[in-house]
Amino acid sequence: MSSQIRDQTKPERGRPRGFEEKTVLDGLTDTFWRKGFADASLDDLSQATGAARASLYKFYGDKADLLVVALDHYAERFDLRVQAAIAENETAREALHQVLRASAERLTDTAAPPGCLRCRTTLEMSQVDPRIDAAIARANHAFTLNMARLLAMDADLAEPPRPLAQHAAFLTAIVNGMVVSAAAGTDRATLYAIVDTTIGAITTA
Amino acid sequence: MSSQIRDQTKPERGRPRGFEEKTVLDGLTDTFWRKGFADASLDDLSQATGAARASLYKFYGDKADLLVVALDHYAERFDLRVQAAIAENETAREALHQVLRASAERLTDTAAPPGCLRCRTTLEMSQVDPRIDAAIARANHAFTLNMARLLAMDADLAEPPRPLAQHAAFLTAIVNGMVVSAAAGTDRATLYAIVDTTIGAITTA
DNA sequence: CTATTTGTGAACTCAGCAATACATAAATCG
DNA sequence: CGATTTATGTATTGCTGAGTTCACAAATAG
Repeated sequence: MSSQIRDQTKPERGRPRGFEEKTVLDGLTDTFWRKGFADASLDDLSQATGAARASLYKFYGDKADLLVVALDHYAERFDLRVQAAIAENETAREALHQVLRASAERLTDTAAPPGCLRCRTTLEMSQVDPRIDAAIARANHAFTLNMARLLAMDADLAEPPRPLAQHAAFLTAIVNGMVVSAAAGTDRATLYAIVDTTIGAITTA
Repeated sequence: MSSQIRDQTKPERGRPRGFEEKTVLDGLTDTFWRKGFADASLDDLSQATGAARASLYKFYGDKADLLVVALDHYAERFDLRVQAAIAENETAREALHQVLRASAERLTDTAAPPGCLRCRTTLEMSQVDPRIDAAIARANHAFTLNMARLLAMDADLAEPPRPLAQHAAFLTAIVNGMVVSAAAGTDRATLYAIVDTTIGAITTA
């Protein structure tokens, strides 16, 4: 099933592993993010993770399983960013501003992988493999839930149940769209303007 | 360079073609749309277009050229829909509503190919081939230009030069985002609500 | 009818890749 | 040390696909 990572507090029998789990997770995520599922070969993944091909199969499963691991890891990292924004800001507007502007910045950072693993995988891999479909659903559901958590910081934005869910869906859509627009060449200033329009639409509506 | 389609008004020498150009364009578009570049084989494309593999190479070029043809055709079809919306409506708000709701409907129509060829190709194929990059840029630029044309129907939405360009970019982003959201499972009613929020944001800001 | 032009179908080449099998390396245990 | 356990590196298998080649099909021109 899921990766079988043994307890490493005490020394164990057998040959020790030549990879670290964090490196594997980051390597899988980065490689699928940059290349997509079809163009990421197992050699690419092995090199990026520092784990031998045989080890990837043994501990994580086949290529589809590796994508699932990467997507889950990617979504988890976003969870942490949202949790930080909630902790660091007083209002929903401020926290949203921080998260959306950070996305705009990353999407126009030439050093970062372009686009978004979640969006790319959603468009590219829906209806291909049930395991991947489940991971896509998890990642997108978690994203919208994070948007809802940000909105829920302010009581006046969180009139349950309708408006909050609708606003969360709207925010999800605009971030998804900024991903595509950025990949199409939209510059950072324009993305900032989109963020401002978006937050204005949420907080006045 | 571009496809060399001979004049067919008069009978010509040689064996006649076994395919029609419109069928080729629609077949290429539909196949790349459903399968993406990597997973659409030349056998798939040949079958969908009714043109032999050798004919595809002879008249259109290699696989990347075929994707360019499909993307251009896809963008052109959207141009026509926008032109129709402009002709059939009095105000920008009404025309936008028609175009965006039609997108929401198509994105949740199980009979239609899921997603959007332009968005998928933008995320999937950027920085792979210069010919494809050029076609991606054309398609996305044309899309935003169409949004600007819709906005320009009302003088009060078209205060040049800043707001119109920014609003067009915002509209482009929200449609791009609806594509991803729909692929992730967002239902039609929610997409409609996103459309309403979007048009509200444009016309009050 | 013969030559010429043009499009087609099928076979071939060459490469890349996912997945597996298995021998070997590297550690601990007794 | 010798046995055992665990991870790795490599070779192999089997498949798929892009792009090309070429003989043949199907039309017209003279």
